[in-house]
Amino acid sequence: PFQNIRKIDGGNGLSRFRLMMSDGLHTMSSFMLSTQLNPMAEQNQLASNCVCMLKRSVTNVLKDGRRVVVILDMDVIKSADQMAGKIGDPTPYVEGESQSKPQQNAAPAPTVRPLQPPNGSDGMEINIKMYSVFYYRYLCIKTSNMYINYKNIWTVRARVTNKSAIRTWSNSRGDGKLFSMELVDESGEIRATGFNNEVDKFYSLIEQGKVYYISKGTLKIANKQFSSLKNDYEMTLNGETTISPCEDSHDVPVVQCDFVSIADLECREKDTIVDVIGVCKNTEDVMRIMTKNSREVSKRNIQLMDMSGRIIQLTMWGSDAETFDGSGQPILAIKGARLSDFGGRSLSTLYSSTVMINPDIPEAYKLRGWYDKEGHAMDGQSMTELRGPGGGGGNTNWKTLAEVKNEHLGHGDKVCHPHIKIEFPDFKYRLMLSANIADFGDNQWVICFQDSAETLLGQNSGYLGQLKDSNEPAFDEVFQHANFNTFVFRNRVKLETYNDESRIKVTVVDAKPVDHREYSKRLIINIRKLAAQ
DNA sequence: CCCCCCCC
Repeated sequence: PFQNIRKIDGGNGLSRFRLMMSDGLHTMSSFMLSTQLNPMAEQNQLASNCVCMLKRSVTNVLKDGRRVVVILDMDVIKSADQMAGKIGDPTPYVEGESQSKPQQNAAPAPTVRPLQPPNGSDGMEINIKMYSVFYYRYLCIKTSNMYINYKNIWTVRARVTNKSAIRTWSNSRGDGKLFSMELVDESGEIRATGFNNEVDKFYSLIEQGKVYYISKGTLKIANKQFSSLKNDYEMTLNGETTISPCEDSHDVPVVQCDFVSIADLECREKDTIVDVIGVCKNTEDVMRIMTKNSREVSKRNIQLMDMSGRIIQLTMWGSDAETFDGSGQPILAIKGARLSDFGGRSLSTLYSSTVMINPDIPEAYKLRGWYDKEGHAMDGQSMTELRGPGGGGGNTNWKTLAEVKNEHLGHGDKVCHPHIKIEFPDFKYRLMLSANIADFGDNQWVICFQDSAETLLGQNSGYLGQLKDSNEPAFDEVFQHANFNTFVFRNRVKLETYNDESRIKVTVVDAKPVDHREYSKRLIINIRKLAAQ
């Protein structure tokens, strides 16, 4: 169909573009551009009278019978300056009035497939797609009445592509339990969360991979920090929500990924959540590690490579790590992995990540073909600089011992320390100690000099210096022994700015053993103060 | 109303 843009409206907060289109015979102004096509409008590709081809759209019927066509995919096939104004003399399209035979040379009218309202008892429910949900939101900005009419009157038919475990929380605002799931239909994706009663009601009903009709729920603005889903909203299941399985569901997409090439991860911001697909080029053994909260967890590192020829390390956790089998170098697609700056660039799965092994998607077949044909012979360049054993990053600067000598590595500006102890027999050892101290609420890195360092370590500097030279394990033992002892610290705090970054620097002025008598007195005074309030 | 996401 031809298109003729007449009008563009911006929504509130998120921009929504509304277009008037013409097929040469009629105009219709209720076309909505789906948000992923916003750049077309923002970059002025949609100038009046340009000709567009609608490749994918969904049509929804509002309660009052008006149609809204949501454009999901569209190409500009002739720009406005290639056109001599508008085509024909189109008149506004009125429902049921356009049964006249099509004119020659005129493109067919846009196909509209109204969705039939189900025979619901109250006649209130209509089937609409996700984008229409947002269209109602958009309307509510204009007229609150409409919002009241339309709110909670929607049904989505969507596939559950990811379902979380049930999690409990407890904080100052209360406690409870929740689960969340990710939903996909032909128009997009959205996250839905159920709390407490809704967990009991729906959790066991929902099966990952299956399709459901979900009616009524609360929509709210999504916090992008916690989700990679391409949607500005998310859904909360509420007391009004109904969920029922949909049996005939082959037409509902399986999963929607927006894969970022591994090479492009270089310039992405740390902590962003991305979808990545790659060949598992190398698999490390699973290992058990202890978290900072003294929880034991399994982890496994693998190296992923894609057609950019770059490799990145992915860390998987828990059962994903335990059950993963890297033999045969499978294709891995991860929806919602977190980009970290460890080792330069690396990836980690989250609780919310979907890990797909040899997924049945075109990108996976393409990658498999490429890898089997040529990729397997490539070394590849790693984005993750790995240290220590097991590292094998592609850009490790390998040297033989002879090369290190012959190339005079390290002979540049860096000066080796002279042998002070030979040259100055009467020297004194001084201490500079970096330590992490913690109270009940927080912790802080501090720097200690001679006296306070000796107090913390429980040894004088001269003895420690000798020990370092004569018995290194015993020297190390002193530092281990110093951990988890309690002192009263008097500190100096100063804001320091380095490379445009400000941080407080804390220097210990003195550290004393705890005088429990004094400390108890202070506690009693504090308790009295609190009791008097 | 959650938002924990681990280790080097």
